[in-house]
Amino acid sequence: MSKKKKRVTLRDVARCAGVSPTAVSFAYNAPHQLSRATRERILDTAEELGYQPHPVARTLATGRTNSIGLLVPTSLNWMLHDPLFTHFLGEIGAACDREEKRILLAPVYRNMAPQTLAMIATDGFLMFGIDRAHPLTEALQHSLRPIVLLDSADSIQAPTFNIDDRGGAYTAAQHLLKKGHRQFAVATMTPRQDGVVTPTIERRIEGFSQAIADAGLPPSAVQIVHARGVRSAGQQSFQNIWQLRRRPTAVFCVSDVRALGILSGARKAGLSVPDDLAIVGFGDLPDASVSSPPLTTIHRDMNSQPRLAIRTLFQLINEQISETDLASPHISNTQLIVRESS
Amino acid sequence: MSKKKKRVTLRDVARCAGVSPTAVSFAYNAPHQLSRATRERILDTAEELGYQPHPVARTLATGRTNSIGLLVPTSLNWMLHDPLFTHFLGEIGAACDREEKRILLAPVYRNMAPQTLAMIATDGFLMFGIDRAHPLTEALQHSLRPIVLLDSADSIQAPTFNIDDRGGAYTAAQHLLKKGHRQFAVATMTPRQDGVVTPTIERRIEGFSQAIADAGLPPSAVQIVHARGVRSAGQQSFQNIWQLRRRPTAVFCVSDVRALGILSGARKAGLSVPDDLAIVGFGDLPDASVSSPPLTTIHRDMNSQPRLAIRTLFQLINEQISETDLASPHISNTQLIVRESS
DNA sequence: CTGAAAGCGCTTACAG
DNA sequence: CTGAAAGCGCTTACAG
Repeated sequence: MSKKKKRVTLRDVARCAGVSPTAVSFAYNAPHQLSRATRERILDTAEELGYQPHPVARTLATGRTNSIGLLVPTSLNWMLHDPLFTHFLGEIGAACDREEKRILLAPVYRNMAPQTLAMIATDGFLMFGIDRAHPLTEALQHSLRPIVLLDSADSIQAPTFNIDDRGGAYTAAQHLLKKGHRQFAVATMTPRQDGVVTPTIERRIEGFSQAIADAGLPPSAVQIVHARGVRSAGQQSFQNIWQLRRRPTAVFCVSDVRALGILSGARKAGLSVPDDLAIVGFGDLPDASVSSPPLTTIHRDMNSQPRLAIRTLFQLINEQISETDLASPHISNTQLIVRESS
Repeated sequence: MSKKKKRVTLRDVARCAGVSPTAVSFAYNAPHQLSRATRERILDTAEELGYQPHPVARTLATGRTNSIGLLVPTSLNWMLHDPLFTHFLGEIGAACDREEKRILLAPVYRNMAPQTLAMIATDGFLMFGIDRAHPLTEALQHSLRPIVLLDSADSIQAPTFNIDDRGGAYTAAQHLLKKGHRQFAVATMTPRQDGVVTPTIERRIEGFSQAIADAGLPPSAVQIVHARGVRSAGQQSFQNIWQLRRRPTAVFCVSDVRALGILSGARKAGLSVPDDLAIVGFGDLPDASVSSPPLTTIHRDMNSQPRLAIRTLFQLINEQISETDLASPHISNTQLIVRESS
């Protein structure tokens, strides 16, 4: 009940059991080093005294926290609305369960002091969506602990697991070109004040635009349309697209949630998709295949990337591999899935 | 780059700067205790050497980890599909942001050794949905750190924040009785092997059944219908209900997600809701108001409960209040929201 | 304003 | 099989 009572230490147990502190430690960490009798006597007195090993002291002595830090680029609240993030979190959770590691969630806002990273007690870090302009990128390099990046800038000096955003978007454009489209919108999120955009989104837009350029069309063939919300902003996003002076016949969305929002916006406005407006998403979320009409999109394997990343992090922590083995980013394939929205 | 280089310690900085370790510590933790010149010299050498304070050592010395443990009763993956949990997680995240605390996620499976709890380095714990039969309940009492419970058994000796599950369900039953219904189904999750059920669900079923009994109806007026999935199992759940020998005219669902699943199952089967089957949910998720027809449900404030719980935990950690101030569970009100599904 | 010293509670070679 | 001793890297009265 009372949490004020003094903590029982290993030393207390040793004294009561009439053994050395070493023996008590062995009872937990190297049981076979002790005679059965001694071990049991120790464990019994420990239980009797209500001894609980102090995890922090153990960590200081061993150098292991048995936790990894999951650094998220914005508030947790915001991240939890991103189906990709929650999926990744679930995958990472499963991997940590198996390894008996814990996940420490830490948002890293842009205005946070770089040394904050050093104050987080974990064996390593997994970081989601960090761009090359992020104030933390430098701190990352100086970190004494391994860091693995997911969906981040490909120019950062750290093991990185990305997907082929450029190639996927390029394929999406080719698909639409082949269907005869010549005037496009790209639906994306409103960039931050400083003009920075999620690295994945940046690459997708680049890839799409590149394909259009490679097809010999002028830059004006692609109009970028911003919107604030994601899920909620479907109606508004659609309107913004539909009211463009040069009205596009096809829209490429930087994510499936955005595409689904615009799809429903378009249908509420009485349009026929894809006849009036073709829509292509990115990500191939489960919802993408059950919308009406089902969404043409760029498929990515949602499992292999986070699994690979977390496994790599564990290997780095255990020093089974070294960072120099991972100099260039690992890039997972993407694949065009043609459904009925295009 | 190389993470193998020896760690720079506070002692190293002290030596290089020609001061005592105390002074270096002060430079970070009590800057005004140092002359400006000394402080700056220390900070400069620290930066030059690439010194990073060791968070674990600091924790051992101060007794503060600046993190709280969020103990989840099943796999993270499973929890992330529960909109209530993700919402709570977002709220808790926001509170932790403000206090500069981190969240450590730790699933506590039923088969886990009780001492595992002691091995998790946090300043306190927040625990979600723990039932009185949970093997951890005893370990919770012996914990040296504060623990706050959410949506848990009301018989556990720890500060608890629940909602009025019984009362809410009771009201739901009264509502249906008033509408003239006499034969009911209760749709709930399949209990575990050992018969244990989520505490909230248990209370909701009790409350509902109690109201039916108080109305003078026989126990046979309420038929419990189990289903495995939640979101996905709508169709199947509906079939199970519809195929009961004594077919109910109304179904009370222990959660909104379940209710929405059954609602869509019923409509796919060509039924009219509420004429053929009345449906009442529990929770009043955002989705409940936009289904067709909109769902009659029991409203709960999704924000106040987690906010109160986390604030209380912080107060316990800071010893601003004591556990004895929180002997009996805090119970938030619920409220019947009549929409068109009943 | 600054320093010497004890302490936080464990682990782990090392020696026997 | 068991113990004495040093060490993990910091903080914080205490004394000056």
